[in-house]
Amino acid sequence: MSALPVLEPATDETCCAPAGTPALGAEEAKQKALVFKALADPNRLRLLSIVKADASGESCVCDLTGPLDLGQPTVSHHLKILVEAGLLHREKRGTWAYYSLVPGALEQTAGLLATL
Amino acid sequence: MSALPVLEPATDETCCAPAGTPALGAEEAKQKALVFKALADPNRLRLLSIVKADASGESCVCDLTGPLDLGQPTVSHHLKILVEAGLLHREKRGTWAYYSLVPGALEQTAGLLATL
DNA sequence: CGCATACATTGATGATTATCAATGTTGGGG
DNA sequence: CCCCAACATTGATAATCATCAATGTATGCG
Repeated sequence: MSALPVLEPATDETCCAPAGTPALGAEEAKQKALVFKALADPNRLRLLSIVKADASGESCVCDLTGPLDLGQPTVSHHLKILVEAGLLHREKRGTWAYYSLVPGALEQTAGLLATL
Repeated sequence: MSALPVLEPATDETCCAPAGTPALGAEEAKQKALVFKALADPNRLRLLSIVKADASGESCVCDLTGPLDLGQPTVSHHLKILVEAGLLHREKRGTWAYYSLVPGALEQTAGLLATL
């Protein structure tokens, strides 16, 4: 597994789409599908939701294993997928790992649908 | 497989979200994940793209098996998934089956991300 | 140093899923 | 009525994925 930024950091594809987009190439489709794959699981959607709903804007793993009826390793696995998709950001402080939404990532993902 | 409308027809959940959405329930998450599951495949993204790009607004299966390097049964299978997700509409005229984007479906799906 | 806590990684297993070959179905033409 | 064309469905298979138990790693505390 390469730690590649599936969702482009700042070089937004969004603003420069060649207007008359003919269709979707095989490679682009593969990249875009990776983001939707990350969203294609109920538990991952709930993880995103919980992180987003948190007042502090970030949550540690221990806050996430409770609401979801899942073991800690499974939650870590889902979080990793969301990070690799560019949707979540991980920051380790002390013993805890804090996860937060990548700013604009959800909006950018919504934009992917418009540029199909 | 039940022929259920995953993407709600008109009774939009969107307009009535209780403002301070606490988190995402297990059942809601499951429903929303179904739509993203349909988008989580490169070939299905390309199918949507081709249908969208077509000037007439609709495409028959024979127009879709070429660009994608897939057999006809596989394409039919993917199209069925997209229809069941509420993203595509199927209309049979004569021997041909025409697929078109469900109006507003992509925008509504984008809205799902905002209401996480 | 030694131990406990918080989290990640590994390995294994059962469940989905994507794909194809073969077959079924329906509609139009001769 | 028979055949062909367009598409759908079925059944089988290989690959992917979600989950858990067990283990590894690093950090803070005494």
